[in-house]
Amino acid sequence: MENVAIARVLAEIGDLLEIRGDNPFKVRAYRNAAQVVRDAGERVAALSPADVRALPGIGKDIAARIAELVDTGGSTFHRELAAEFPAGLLDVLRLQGVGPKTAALLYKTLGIGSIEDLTKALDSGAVRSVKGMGPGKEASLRKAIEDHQVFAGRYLASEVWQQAHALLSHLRAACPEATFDLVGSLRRGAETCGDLDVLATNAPPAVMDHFVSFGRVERVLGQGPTKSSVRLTKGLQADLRLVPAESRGAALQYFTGSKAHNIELRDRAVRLGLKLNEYGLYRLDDDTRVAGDTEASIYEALGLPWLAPELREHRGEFDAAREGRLPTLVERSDLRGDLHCHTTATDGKDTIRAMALAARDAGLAYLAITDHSQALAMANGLDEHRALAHAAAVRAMNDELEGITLLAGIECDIRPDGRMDLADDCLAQLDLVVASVHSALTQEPERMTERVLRALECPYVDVLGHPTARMLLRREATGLDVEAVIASAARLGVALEINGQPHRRDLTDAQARLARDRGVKIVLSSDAHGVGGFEHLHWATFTARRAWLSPADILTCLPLAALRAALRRHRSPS
DNA sequence: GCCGTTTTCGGCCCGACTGTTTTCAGTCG
Repeated sequence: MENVAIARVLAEIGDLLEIRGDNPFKVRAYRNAAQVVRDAGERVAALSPADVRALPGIGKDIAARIAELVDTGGSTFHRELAAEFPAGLLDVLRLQGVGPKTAALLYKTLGIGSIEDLTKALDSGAVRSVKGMGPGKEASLRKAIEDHQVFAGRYLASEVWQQAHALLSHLRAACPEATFDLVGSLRRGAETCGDLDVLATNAPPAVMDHFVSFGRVERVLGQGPTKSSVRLTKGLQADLRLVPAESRGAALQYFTGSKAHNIELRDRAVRLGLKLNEYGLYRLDDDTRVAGDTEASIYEALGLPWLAPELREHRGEFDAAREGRLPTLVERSDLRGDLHCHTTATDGKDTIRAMALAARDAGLAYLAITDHSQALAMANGLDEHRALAHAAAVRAMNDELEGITLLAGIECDIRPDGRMDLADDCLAQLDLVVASVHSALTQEPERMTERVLRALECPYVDVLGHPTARMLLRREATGLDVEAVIASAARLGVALEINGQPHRRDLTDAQARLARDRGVKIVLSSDAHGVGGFEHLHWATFTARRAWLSPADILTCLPLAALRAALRRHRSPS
């Protein structure tokens, strides 16, 4: 059983307990545990009972639930809870503005057990008859149902980034003296965002009017003097918070999250006799303000160094800070090269030369041209003959270029049986081989794992590209046993890619962190299919930082000569 | 249900906005 599947059951137990009106801290315990399991780099199902028990937030009871899940594929407790309520009630709970109290009230008074039931009850006027439900609540329920049908609820970070910058331009034009900061999951470099959070300081009260009058606002969800929410076109929710200038640091900290990080931080404040909110850090006894102008001042007052937003996921950053082993995180400017891009030879939009110049403009010193191999016929993939001719063209281009060096590589398909798509003697003549899976993605997990492990045995494979082949919000990862692949890559000296295409981000942060911990080198790649594609390296960098990676963990931070020597094909066999 | 440099019992983060309320509960982030 995969971590996401375990996490889903634990989270659902939390939801069901909440509807039942159980102890809210118990609810939180299950949700915490779900998050911890989801974020675990290793397969929790493969851990020993003691190791499961050692995960933070997982005690005796939840460890037993997990053990039952792993052993039997189900949970008695979960089944018993689920039997108390109609399955569709959880959908009702997830509607905007509906919490456990409302869901339970609707169920108990009107027998509403699904969104369909709720729609009928709204139409018949039954909802209005319930005490505590007025016309306003009725209207908000209708809107929530409408939204639920239209919007899946998560957005690719790159899309949110675009919306964010359009919004910031609008706000900055309206309030030039004010400061606006992007906060929330976008600042933490997450893969997807549920909403867009913006912080304003030094802004006049009218900033809220400017915010709700932004051209892309579809509906105003709420407007107050310090907090407003709107729904933008395409459904994305945006929130603006206004705080006094002296609270900017506190508010940055507070609204950047993550929630789990903040809870721990505030708990830490309380233990020190302090109170932390979005306005500052205060002494509990006399309300004296201790810090808040800057984020660093708050962390410092709590005995911590400033923590990069990407680390604020409550995945060990507090322990690491205490023990003085926080990583020096990689930055985009540390990247010296890119080992994965495409040209017009296959499905890229631009020529070898154009890609080279764009890479140089992006601050890179080397670029591997890695067009597709023949199996990807749709993309006009290269056979051995064309691959070698293309390599010759790439190498010839080096004579014309200054300031950047091209490597002649290939993104070679891993066939369904694990054989490479091109012959060994062809692969041997190239500077670099990225091996990737593009087809037969629905293979059984065992078969997929055998397939990739076999490919890694090919001595000319230097990098495994987008290892899990997932597409964010579109396609689940393959059933690949990532831990097995990491073990094999470590043994053979194959590097694993963090693909920076915004819908890939593959490996994930947790997987990349585990790979590094197991001695595998990481490559950050753009997988650019055009001159604009080198922007993807920003997303790869976000994932690497969320994986706690330093430049020393990343091959593409090496200068060219060292990079060449570090490739698997040039390493002495161990 | 979890957890402990003050704790193995008694805590568990904090504030803004909405709707239906005459002083607050529910929801959200």
